[in-house]
Amino acid sequence: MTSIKDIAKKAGVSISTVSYALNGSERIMKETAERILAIADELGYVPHGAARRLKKRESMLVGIYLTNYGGHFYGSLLQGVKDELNRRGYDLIVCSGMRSHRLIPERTFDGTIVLDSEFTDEELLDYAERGHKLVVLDRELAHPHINQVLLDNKAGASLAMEHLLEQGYERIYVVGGPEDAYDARQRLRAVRQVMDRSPGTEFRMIPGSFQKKSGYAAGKTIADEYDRPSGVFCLNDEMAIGLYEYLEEHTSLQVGEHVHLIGFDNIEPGRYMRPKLATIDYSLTKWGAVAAEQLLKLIDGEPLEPERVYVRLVEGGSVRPLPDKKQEQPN
Amino acid sequence: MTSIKDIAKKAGVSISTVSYALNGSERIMKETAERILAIADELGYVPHGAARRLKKRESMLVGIYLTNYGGHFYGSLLQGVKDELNRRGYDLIVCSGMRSHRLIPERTFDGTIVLDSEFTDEELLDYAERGHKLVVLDRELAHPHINQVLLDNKAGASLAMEHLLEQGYERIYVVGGPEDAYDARQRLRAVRQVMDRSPGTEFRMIPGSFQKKSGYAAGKTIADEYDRPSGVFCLNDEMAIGLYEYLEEHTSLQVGEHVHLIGFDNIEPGRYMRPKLATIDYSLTKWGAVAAEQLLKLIDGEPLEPERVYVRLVEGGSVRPLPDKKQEQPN
DNA sequence: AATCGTATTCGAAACGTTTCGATAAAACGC
DNA sequence: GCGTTTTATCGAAACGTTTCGAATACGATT
Repeated sequence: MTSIKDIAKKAGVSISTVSYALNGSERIMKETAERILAIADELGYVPHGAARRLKKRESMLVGIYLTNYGGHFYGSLLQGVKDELNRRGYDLIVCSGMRSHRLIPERTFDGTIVLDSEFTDEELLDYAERGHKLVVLDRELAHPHINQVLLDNKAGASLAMEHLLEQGYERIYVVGGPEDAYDARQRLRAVRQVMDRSPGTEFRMIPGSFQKKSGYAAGKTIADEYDRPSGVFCLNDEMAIGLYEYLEEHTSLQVGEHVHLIGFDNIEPGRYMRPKLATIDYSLTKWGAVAAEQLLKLIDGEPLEPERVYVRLVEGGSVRPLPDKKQEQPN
Repeated sequence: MTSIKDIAKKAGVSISTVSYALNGSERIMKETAERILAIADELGYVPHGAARRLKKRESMLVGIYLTNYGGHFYGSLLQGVKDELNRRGYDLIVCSGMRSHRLIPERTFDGTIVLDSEFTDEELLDYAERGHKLVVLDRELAHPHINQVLLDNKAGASLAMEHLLEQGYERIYVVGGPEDAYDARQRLRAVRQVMDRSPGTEFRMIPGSFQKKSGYAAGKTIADEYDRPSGVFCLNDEMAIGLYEYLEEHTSLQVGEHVHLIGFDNIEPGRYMRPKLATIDYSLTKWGAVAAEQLLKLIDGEPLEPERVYVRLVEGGSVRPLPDKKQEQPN
């Protein structure tokens, strides 16, 4: 491979001169610089990343960790992060899995975004303690090197519950999420608050894991004890889709008719469901962009202002008013 | 940050001894090694990635480039690649966008998998010429440092077309893909072959871009000239879903009744469409695993056997026989 | 006691950059 | 034509590792 030395030899100058020329320093004469650039080009020179990173102690690389690559979740989030980073000269690197955690303490990135429950809080605090800059999207963590950009889970869950309540069902099911997941806990807390102030309605909790199959299982539970139209709030869309699938495959219950279903996340497949899945939407792209922005501030040592990402209700045919209630309360 | 030097000082040995100890060399005494390891641990030592890569001239990192992070396409592919790589001690790094192409000639990875039309053939050949090892998933490229793992696009497209033909429609639309995309060209070639040997049927080509919106536009074309039940083969599912959406939103034409739709890729949202989207399936996970395996062989300098990934038809309610034809040809 | 072999440790060079401080050469003021 | 400043280039050290060849120590062999 051609290195800076080869260029120096061919141009008859020292390697430091080449380095300055390559980096566009003012110190060296314009003509010399041009000659060097030309030779570098001719030789197809590209600097050795590791060497440069070792010396400069920065990589212009940002890592992002996700629990898994699957799901419909991540595409636009990543896009948001990447666009913002590129604008500032950084590149994004996507990682998944415990194995690759090592890249962080090995100082591969200048900073890291985490949306990955495989990290423990301790682990992240340890990296921060070593000086690594982090933005976390799935937990709250107090450390000068960590910032968080959190979704307004509580507002979203309240929105969803209230939407169901407005339709007038007598029973509402809530399909939960993993107990250790921050967003699940937040959503659930809001759910409980809404429950507490709505005494007339019967609420039932069904455990869930945020995965499609747990929604599927919840579908069975609900179908088995079905006796009248009910509302169902799945703490994410993935489970709502699983639930829909169960009803479709094994029962004659209609979503939007017998079972009124709302999810959370507004993932794409929900939009193709028929009837369309009601859900809570937030801009993943924006979430990503804000996360990137915060991380760059952290890297530059700028003061950080914690950020929050807002949510909104998206109605869909999967939740419809009870016909009789509609008559009773025409507004 | 704590380096090997700090350990050496604390342990009262030379840095080379520390290095050997850390790497588990036989050369050094067991007790010394243990003492060094303990100190390293106590100091929270993690080797500096860039330094190590510079010296060792290998990174144990594999890059994969995708055109974009979105779509439903990539999740299981990435999973397949990652699992296979991890098994062999490598880590996977996902990249997207021109900007990050630089990571390849900068020698960040030991090898790279490409499924990204933003690379030109020349660019890839240039990297190969520099000694970089590549596996390409979206083109054919002859070079000793490049291997390809190709999908059997032709077989898939034939399967799709024949499935439509068997149902007995008099007209079949084909929604195309980008002209410069290898897979689109392959699929189209097979389509043409099937057309040529099926003279009784009327075929119409509609241009497409592999993106949802072009399917949507094709939906309009088809609806505008609708006069009898027709088959439609969209060269990928994404477009098929767009087409479905158009019909749903703007017409009373029913998929599986008036318009008989088949796609290609078996992406997840197609499975939630109602009626379910008929499509061509292949194991993305396996495709990824094979690609990873081939790349590792390339890195190890093992002889490579070109690989191919097979496809199968997945039937769905979006394609149904014509009722009268069914009577005519009961088998 | 001199030699050898083996086991353990060490010193130094190297990987490919960047960058500080020095040097040499040219331009300036007087 | 002498000091002084400016401009362009260079040498060398450093970043944190790995690894080759050498050095040391020590017991065993003669």
